[in-house]
Amino acid sequence: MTARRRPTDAELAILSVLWAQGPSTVRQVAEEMGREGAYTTVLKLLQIMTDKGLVRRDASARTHVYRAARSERATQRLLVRDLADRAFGGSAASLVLQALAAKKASPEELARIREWLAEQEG
Amino acid sequence: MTARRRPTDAELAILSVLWAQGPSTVRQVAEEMGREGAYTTVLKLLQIMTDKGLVRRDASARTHVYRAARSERATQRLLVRDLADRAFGGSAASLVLQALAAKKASPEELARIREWLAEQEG
DNA sequence: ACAAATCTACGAACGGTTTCGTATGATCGT
DNA sequence: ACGATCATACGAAACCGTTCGTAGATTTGT
Repeated sequence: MTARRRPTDAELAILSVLWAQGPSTVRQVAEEMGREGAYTTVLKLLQIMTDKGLVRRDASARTHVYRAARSERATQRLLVRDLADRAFGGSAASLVLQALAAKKASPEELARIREWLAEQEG
Repeated sequence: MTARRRPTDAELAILSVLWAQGPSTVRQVAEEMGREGAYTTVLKLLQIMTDKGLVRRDASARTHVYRAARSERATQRLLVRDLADRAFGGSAASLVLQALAAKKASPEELARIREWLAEQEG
């Protein structure tokens, strides 16, 4: 196994809510997404995600509580690596340069990048 | 219009070949991808991509020649922005930091990043 | 106790992506 | 001229992601 695939768009949207809010019910997720009308859609998605192992479900109470199975950081890494593979010839550094070109960074971010540079030289 | 969607996985794989090799025939693309057996699949994809405007086709000769409609850089930017929106709360800088953590860079890439840093400080 | 509200489960439909088989026409080698 | 080869076109199947309707069970409020 461990043939880990990236989450789909809808799945990622749900994961974002779970990361931001912590363990949540279907209703809480749907509300936060502004999809109250699509309650069963969110439910179905969460059921599928449970099957896929993307979320874990606490079914001890009648109203189930879901939480993300993997951390936001780990998932972000997966996605970055995936994008690097698909569109940057496998080079995350090349992806970084492209992202840098597109954006001005805050002083704090600059500092972080400087730190990282120093580490790389060591 | 201009509701630009990101290329699908198969489309991106084909675009990668076109960017690397320049204008190519179906056969050249299929060979480079190691999909010689799936010739008509590649053909069909290229036809669809032509309809979508992802590639341009020179049909003046019997054997058509395809080229990417958008540059690799422009597409990479689109994809980075898309990923930033979907998984990094819209922050490209945050994506950068995550990418840095995931990967070691070549000396050349390090130099580029240093350059960029210098620019940001100026 | 009963009706309304709330929850999970699940099937089915829809749209988009990807693959492949086949039809048809042009070109090449002999 | 003719068969083999190579090209495009296109339909249809297989698959996946997403949405929604409905059923059935549980809880809540009166």
